[in-house]
Amino acid sequence: MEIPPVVIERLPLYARVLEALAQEGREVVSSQELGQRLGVTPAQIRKDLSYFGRFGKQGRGYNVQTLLSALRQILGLDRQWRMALVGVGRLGRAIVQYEGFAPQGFRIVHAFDADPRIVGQEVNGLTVRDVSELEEVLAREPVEIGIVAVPAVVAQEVIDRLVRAGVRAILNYAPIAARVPRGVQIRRVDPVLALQSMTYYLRQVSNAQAAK
Amino acid sequence: MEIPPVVIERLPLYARVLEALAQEGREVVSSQELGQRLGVTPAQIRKDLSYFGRFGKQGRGYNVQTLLSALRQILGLDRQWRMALVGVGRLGRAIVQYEGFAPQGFRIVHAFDADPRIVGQEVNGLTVRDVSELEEVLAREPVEIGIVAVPAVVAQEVIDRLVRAGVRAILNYAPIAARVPRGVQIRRVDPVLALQSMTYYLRQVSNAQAAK
DNA sequence: ATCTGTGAAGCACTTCACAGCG
DNA sequence: CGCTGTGAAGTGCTTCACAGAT
Repeated sequence: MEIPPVVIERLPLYARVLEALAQEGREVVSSQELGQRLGVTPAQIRKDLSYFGRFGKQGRGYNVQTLLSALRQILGLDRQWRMALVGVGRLGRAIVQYEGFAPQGFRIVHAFDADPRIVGQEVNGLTVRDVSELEEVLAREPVEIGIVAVPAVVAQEVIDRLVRAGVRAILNYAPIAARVPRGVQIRRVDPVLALQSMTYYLRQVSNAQAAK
Repeated sequence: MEIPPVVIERLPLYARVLEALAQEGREVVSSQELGQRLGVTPAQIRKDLSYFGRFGKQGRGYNVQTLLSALRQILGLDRQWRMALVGVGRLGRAIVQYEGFAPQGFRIVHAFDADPRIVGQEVNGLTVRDVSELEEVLAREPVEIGIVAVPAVVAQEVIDRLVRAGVRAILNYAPIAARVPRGVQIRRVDPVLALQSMTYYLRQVSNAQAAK
């Protein structure tokens, strides 16, 4: 069965709330309550989960631990993922030092940069290598995921090289609409785009007020 | 006319590519070429733009400058937006120092933190204030947008305070599904969620190979 | 000859509403 | 009686396909 991409995007949210509930010691939760916590309709949660099986008990709801384990397994969060970072400038450095990846099983194991002043530096216990060694290093010690934090002009080229080196998923911090072959996953992290779509609605408000 | 939210989310992308084309000195561009650069169908671009007017010339395409100006005006990018950052830890510091906001007209004018060791520090020419002064400062010097980079446990509370202080748009870096009242815009910047939805597809590949 | 703008068709996602189980 | 799981209905978004402008 082909599962709608939007469903896959919501599962990590569900998992996150279930983790919080588990920590609170809750054993059971209804789609109603999950929905309330997430701002999603209960029907949507039930439908989403139904793509993967029957996890609930009628009249009761879902066992928090059971559902959490199921989601973690479905999403592949029950294992470690290795990542290679390309671009260790200001942004890249912040990414290496970000404490949010490791507890979720995502580990940066290589860091590359093109700037000779940065190559050789140690960042958070990781030695920055020259980006020219990318293919060689990834052949020896492969990773599943690439993180791109290089300037826009070279981002597409870096992404192409990562893909050719066998990386099947890319987290792209560069402000470009990168193209990847079918079968390769890519996600954009782009706060400026987020801001620019919000201002549309802010503008509307100003206009409505001006029209009064 | 009510414009589909997905359309609004794509407009900043169009604007970005048009900026690049303008810099290359291109005068005219077709929906076909725009689509190619963005990985979007030409029909979608034409349909999206048609919500706002008729910007193209049949047989020719779109004038790059004219369309760019129109989009900037529609999105409200033809003005400055003031932002307040809450949370000046490692992540917050990286946000203040990020050079990508200013050239797009987004300026951080206040920074708040709760940690007395951080309050009073100067970061990128900005003095960090105590978060208890948030309401007071925003009443005196309002901002349109709030940026939240605080720990998950306090994020919802901070967002509520920002909204009560008149902020109509929030960029949320905290890993929670925050709730805001109708009419307030919110966008999540959450690399971990992005990673966790990609691993679903990576897992599929491993499984397919294992099944051989 | 080329490329836009747009109704209409098609597809994807969400919500409804209720049978059925605990 | 409460809450799940799910076909069916409803909604929203995308793509088609072509008339019409240059």
